[in-house]
Amino acid sequence: MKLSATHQKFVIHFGEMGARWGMNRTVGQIYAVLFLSENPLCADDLVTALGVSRSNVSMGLKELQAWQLVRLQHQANDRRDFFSTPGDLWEIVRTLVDQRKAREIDPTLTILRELQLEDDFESSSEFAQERIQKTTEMIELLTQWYDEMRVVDSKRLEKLLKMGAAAQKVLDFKDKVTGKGGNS
Amino acid sequence: MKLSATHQKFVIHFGEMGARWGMNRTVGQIYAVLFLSENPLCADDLVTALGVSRSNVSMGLKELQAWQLVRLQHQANDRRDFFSTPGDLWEIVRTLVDQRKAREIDPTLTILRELQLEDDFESSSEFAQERIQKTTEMIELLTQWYDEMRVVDSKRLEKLLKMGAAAQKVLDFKDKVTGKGGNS
DNA sequence: CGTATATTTCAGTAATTACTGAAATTACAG
DNA sequence: CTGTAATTTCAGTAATTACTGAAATATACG
Repeated sequence: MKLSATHQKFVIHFGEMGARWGMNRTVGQIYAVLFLSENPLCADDLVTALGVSRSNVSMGLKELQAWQLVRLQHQANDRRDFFSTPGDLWEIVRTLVDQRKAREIDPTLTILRELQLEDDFESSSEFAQERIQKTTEMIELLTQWYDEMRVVDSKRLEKLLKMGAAAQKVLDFKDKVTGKGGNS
Repeated sequence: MKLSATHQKFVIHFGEMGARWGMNRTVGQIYAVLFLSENPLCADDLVTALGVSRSNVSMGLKELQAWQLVRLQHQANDRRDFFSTPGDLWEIVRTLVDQRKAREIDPTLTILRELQLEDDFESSSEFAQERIQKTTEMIELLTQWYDEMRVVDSKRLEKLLKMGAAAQKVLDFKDKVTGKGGNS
């Protein structure tokens, strides 16, 4: 489990990125090593690949499992735990977005809704009330959109993304026909 | 600048969220106070609202300016700096995504492209090479899509989001007509 | 200029987060 | 059961990040 120069750079970069994504450097690096490995790896493989303590790897793997970003599996006649990442990149993105949504967006939506139900909400300024309400609506719209998109299968999702601009042209056309102005 | 109970909760929540988004608690809280305020506020308003040091507010505001999330402006006969947040929520989301893209996605794309150009790239496993290449392609597709979407004005963007599922139906229809299978 | 007010910088410290090694626990083969 | 290998837990420590107060710098006005 010695890493090539390419591997090294990839791993270091994802370590830095992992730190920005609510994990930490080691977690990001563990993920990067698993991501580039064709075969599932065990904890000691990661210890030698990254040069961190066994316990650190253990905690990192636990966190990656909590994020559902790695899969635990076993091999015949071996009682060690082996880990791998999904092969479908879109599945990975979906998991990442799901998790961040669950950790950041959903709690925010909960708080915003609670605020609006509380007695003293009315005693806030009109301005603040409206901002809170509009923010709630926007987040609801975005999450609804995402909930629709997340069930689209990978091939089709790629098509939809490529359609991006084309979809807007449908609206342009509809506006023209119905006589509604193009710009708000 | 004393905050109501609703304000308090909102501010505390965005402090916690700010910490997850590469800022820190104080930065998130400063932003939350500005976001709910109808009028621009000066640094000392934020000091009293949040009970943190003047220098902390100064640093927080500087970071928010680096993120382009707040706007500095002046008032007549007052040489203090006043700050406010944009009124259009979609503009705020756009700024947030732009910034995170610039800080996370773009550098990642740069690294991935560099890796593929380097001499020893070929000496990585076929598997790793392909993963790196596919990852690059996916990120490119996503950023292209976003680049198209980010210039759509707010009203229209809402329409497009609501279209989400409808857009897929266009593909369903096309597949049916052209005889291509629905699932990949 | 000089003075008053506003803002920034920065060294020191506080608080938080990450990591390690040793001990405890779990899982299983004999 | 007993012994061995694998994993987890956790208290202590290292490293990082956030915050403060004091000093320095900048800005505007007479």
